[in-house]
Amino acid sequence: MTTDPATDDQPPGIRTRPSTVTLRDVADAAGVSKASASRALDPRSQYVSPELRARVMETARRLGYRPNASARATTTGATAMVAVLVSDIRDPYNAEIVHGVIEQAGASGLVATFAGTDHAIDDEVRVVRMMRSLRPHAMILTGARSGSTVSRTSLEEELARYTQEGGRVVIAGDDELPFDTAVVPRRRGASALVADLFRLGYRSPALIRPDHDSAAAREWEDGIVETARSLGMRIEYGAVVRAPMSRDGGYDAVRSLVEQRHEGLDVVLAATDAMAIGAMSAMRDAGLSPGTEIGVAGFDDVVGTEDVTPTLTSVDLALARVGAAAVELALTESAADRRRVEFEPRVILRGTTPARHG
Amino acid sequence: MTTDPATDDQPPGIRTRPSTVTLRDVADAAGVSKASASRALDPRSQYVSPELRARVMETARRLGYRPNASARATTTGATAMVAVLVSDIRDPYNAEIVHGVIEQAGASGLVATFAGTDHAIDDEVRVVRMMRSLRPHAMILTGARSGSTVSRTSLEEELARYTQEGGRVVIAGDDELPFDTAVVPRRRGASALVADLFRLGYRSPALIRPDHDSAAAREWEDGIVETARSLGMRIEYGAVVRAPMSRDGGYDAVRSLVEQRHEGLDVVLAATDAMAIGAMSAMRDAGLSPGTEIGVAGFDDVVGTEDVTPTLTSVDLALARVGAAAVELALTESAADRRRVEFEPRVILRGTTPARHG
DNA sequence: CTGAAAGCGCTTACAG
DNA sequence: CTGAAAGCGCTTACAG
Repeated sequence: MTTDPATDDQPPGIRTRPSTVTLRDVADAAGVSKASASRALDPRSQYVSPELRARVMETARRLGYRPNASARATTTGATAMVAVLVSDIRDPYNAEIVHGVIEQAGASGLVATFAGTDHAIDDEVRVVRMMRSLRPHAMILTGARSGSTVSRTSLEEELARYTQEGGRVVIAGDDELPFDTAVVPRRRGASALVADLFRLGYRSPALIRPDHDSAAAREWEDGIVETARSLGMRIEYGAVVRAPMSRDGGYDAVRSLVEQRHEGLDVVLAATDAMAIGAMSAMRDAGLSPGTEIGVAGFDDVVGTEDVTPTLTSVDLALARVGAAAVELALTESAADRRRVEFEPRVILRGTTPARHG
Repeated sequence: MTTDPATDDQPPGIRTRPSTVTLRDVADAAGVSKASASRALDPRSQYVSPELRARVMETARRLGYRPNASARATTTGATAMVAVLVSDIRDPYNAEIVHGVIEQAGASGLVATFAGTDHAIDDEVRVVRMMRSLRPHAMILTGARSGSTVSRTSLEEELARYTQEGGRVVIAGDDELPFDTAVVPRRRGASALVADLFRLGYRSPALIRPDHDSAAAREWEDGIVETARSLGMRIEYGAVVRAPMSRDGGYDAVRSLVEQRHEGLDVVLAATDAMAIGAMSAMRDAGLSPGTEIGVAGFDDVVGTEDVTPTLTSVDLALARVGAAAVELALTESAADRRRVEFEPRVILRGTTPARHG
């Protein structure tokens, strides 16, 4: 049992990944120093002879060299990465924002990293902690969050730690946390919707709002109610129903509205498209024909608004642009003041809200 | 203009991020060596006195220390990261798979990184190149891809480079590329659907399939056709319509079927739920009542199958589990042979396919 | 059980 | 314009 002396020569050291080509390899193959190779491969580097640069680039290409992002990050201290916290990617609302983030990140040469967060703040704290290890250039927080005040405090602490390290925090969504934010124009969208409906002749809305108390729900409701009031529209007592934020929630909400037998109610506004679609089903089941007998409008315009009959009026919140804007906020220098970007929402009037007589 | 001698002492070196706490800081604050601090923080490390470990952990907590993942990756050569390539996250089909990936990655202590790929192989090649820099533990490819043979070859080359570096490639979706794959059970699902419909009394199906030639579309069609034939069902000439993979595609397909006036057609099968929902609309517009007069079934069960009237029969492909399984394949040792995981799809019979007389 | 030292793959002043 | 050297923040044999 003797050891083969030939293998004894190999330095022990850490085992690296099998046959990864490194800068060293490229430099050797091109017959230059590592320093020169590094400069030749950096497009921003000035002092490289064209000849040397060409040779190194060609060698790198031939060997299939890809710089090690981790090594680069540990020397420069910077990562070309944004970390995105999403509650549930299956929610088309989130998916739309995330799509904007991915596109814009790609266009800006950044990698987007994701982690799920279960909607709960405690979970977000955990994820922020984990993500901090990656030293991302920025963290983008998406979606609604719910949790106790103490949870909220520890989230803010954890984010503060991150910003002290030089990280940037950007919110894509509701205007809840004290950071630069790309705002989803909910309030403005709700307001514009009501104004348009008024113009079409609607006068007495009922509201179906989510039964949890999120900033998003509040903004939607506020936008509706304020504009309705200012236009002299009547919101009857009991015409604001709380329900789970789902198709079935919308369905049940309309059933309870029907039982109450409101006088003169002419349009039902739901906080999401899914709820509105459920509401339409309930109307049909109650013998009411959505659109002709009573107006219906959803919100967000991400679910199948075109797939129901009649097609559903909704509000396009430009969510992909919100996601893209969040990335841009992360990339541009942060001002002393908190920044806020908001796009114009677009009301899309469809079959469920025909013009009203009179 | 004299330089302040006091500042002259500072080592020039690279500027690191403002006030990040490093292992060095923790070690100093705890009065131990970096080596000991490192070991104390590594739960798998054996030879640490409980006393020292406790002290270091407490210090780390107090300072808000988070290990630098890049530095760790450059020393160990391994990253706790999976890179996911998705074509379009807004597609609920993809979102469902990605959801499974994120969940399972989180549970396994991995970070999931995403990049979008525009469906085109050329773009995938670009993204794989970019992602290689991150040295992720694995790359997970999702969704359909289209492109020339030469594009496909360069994709395979780029992936080969990656595997030579020790990376793992896993496919979540269609059985197209020669790597470990978590299969979306399309063919099996299509087959089970037809069998169930046969049992309900349906005998003469029409097919609406996507007008592009993807592996997914092919598998669906093959599953349908084979099973139908083997059961003695009749698929009429011209009863297979190609259409864009969208609601409107489904709508138009049914119009053309109606024009052809097929005899005895008793059920329309669409390759996606969205197409099926469009098909239902077209039936109504043609004076046919979906469900009662003619059966309809979608596929995937991710869009609003419950939101139409009658509710839409579809097939649940367990997509989140497919995503999770892809992560698991990435984590377990790869066998010599290519591995393949496939779950049982679930046919969900709803209102659009009532039992047929006789 | 603990510490000093070497090394991971890069980048960037600093001298030529 | 180019190369030798130092340094980024870690981890892990190697000696005590």
